[in-house]
Amino acid sequence: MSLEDELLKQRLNRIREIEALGYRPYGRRYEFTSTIPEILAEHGAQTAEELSPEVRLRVAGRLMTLRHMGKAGFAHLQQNGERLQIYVKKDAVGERDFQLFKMLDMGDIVGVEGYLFRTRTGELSIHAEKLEFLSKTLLSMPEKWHGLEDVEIRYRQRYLDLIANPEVRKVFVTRARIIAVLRRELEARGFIEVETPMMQPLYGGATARPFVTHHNTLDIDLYLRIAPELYLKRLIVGGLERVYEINRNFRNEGLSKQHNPEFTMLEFYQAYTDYRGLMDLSAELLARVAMEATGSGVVEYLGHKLDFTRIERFSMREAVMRFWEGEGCPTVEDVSDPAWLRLHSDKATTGEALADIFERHVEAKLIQPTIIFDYPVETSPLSKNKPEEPAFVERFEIYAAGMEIGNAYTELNDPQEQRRRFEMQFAMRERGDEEAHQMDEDYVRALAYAMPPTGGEGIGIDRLTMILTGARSIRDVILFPLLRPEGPIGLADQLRQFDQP
RNA sequence: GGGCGCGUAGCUCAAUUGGCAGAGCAACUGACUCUUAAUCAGUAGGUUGAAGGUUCGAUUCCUUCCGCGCUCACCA
Repeated sequence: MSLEDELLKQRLNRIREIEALGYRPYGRRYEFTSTIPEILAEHGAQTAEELSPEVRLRVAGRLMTLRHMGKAGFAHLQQNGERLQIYVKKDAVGERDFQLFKMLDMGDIVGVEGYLFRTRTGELSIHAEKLEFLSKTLLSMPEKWHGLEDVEIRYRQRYLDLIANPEVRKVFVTRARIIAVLRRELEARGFIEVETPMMQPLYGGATARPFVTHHNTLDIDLYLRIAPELYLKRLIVGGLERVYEINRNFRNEGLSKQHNPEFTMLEFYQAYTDYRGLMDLSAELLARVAMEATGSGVVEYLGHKLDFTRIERFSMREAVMRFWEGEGCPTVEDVSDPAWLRLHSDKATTGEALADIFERHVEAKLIQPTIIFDYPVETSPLSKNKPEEPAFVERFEIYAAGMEIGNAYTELNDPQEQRRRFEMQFAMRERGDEEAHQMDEDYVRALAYAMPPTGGEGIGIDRLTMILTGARSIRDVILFPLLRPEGPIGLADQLRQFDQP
């Protein structure tokens, strides 16, 4: 019999022993008086004297350490990522509860009733007077002081990661707070949250390859959305003048430290503003989110201090000049000169060449939060042209730590121009660009009912969370990142082998 | 998809030039009524990711496959 089988058998035997003592191996409702973090917050600084008269409590949690000493013992209970020690003395809990205590395994979930005290070494602890058994672990916990380090297990079995690595819990608590702050700030500005289709007959709003699925009854293929954009703007047409959506987008692309096939995007649209208005709003939102998520508008990320309180702004052409490194730094004339652009990129048009040069020479250097504005029209099929410079559009992206975290523009609301853009995209598609936009005729029809001038923006929640939590990989901010399927686990077979009616 | 690297006990990791697979934690037995990486004495635990090859002998060298990581390409 393998070690794993023996361990499982021991634990299953122990369930019967626990039952024989008169406890349920999988307990019921347990009324605790406060959570462990609450107890630590309230009493963590109190001296032994201040803990009298007795503070009586009922707490529940997972057993994370266990130290037996004959007729007494210590253990730590963990709840909501924090630990409180319990002291179990035979004289205090009685014969039956002490028998139970001796049977406990690390990872078991128990309830403890008793009073707070300080041990000889000063640690706040509960002097147990009554134990309740709440749930049995059959598998052993990760190693106690290295924690769980195997990256694959951390992602596949995130529950173990969350039990063993308290900082992981903090990342996801921060992620939740980031989203909550964004919702609150947008609501405060009159935005309403909406939900638009994830399954779409046409995909659009971004350049990416989609996932395809199928609806049986209608017998049609549908695409998992690559962006909600075109639906949100239909709502602007309909008079929902400030809308936002925080939800998943799906892009059938490669995986990397900055890319997961499903990722969370905030998109918001505001009627009667433009990209300048959104720059100001973005700066306010980001500063506020950074402050509330980390306690400061200046955030440390992988050795850099990122200042979200003053976000610099450059046009794409300025950025190419400013961040160019090495020989041949371009001049103002160069960055607008088709010959110079063609010389430094093999892209088909001057606009695509500029964007290409920007991506290769500048993007990775944008460590400080930075807004880059005025994009070439070729790369922006849904943005409005700059009136004085029709080859460019009123668009900006937000960069931080070398990553693109936001994208915004003055929305194109001229249906005739939108039709031309779709047809231009179609031509790019004919030339082999699989990611070029499809024609969405209903969207053109919506614009034909008149959409107010509008600014729209998307912010990548995962990447923003990476920066605000110090995560190197997008997988560290997504609870269950996409991995290859694991294959047979074998636990069901093991359990069946030891199942006794 | 390409390149590089990793995979050893439940967990974290060793193993010299190719020469008897090991430690700590976890587990099990026992001692211990203020410990906290508790301590002390003892016990058990391995298809070295999988399959094949070279060799007297493979954790070690070779091939293929599986999984993961890094990186490049693509993308946000």
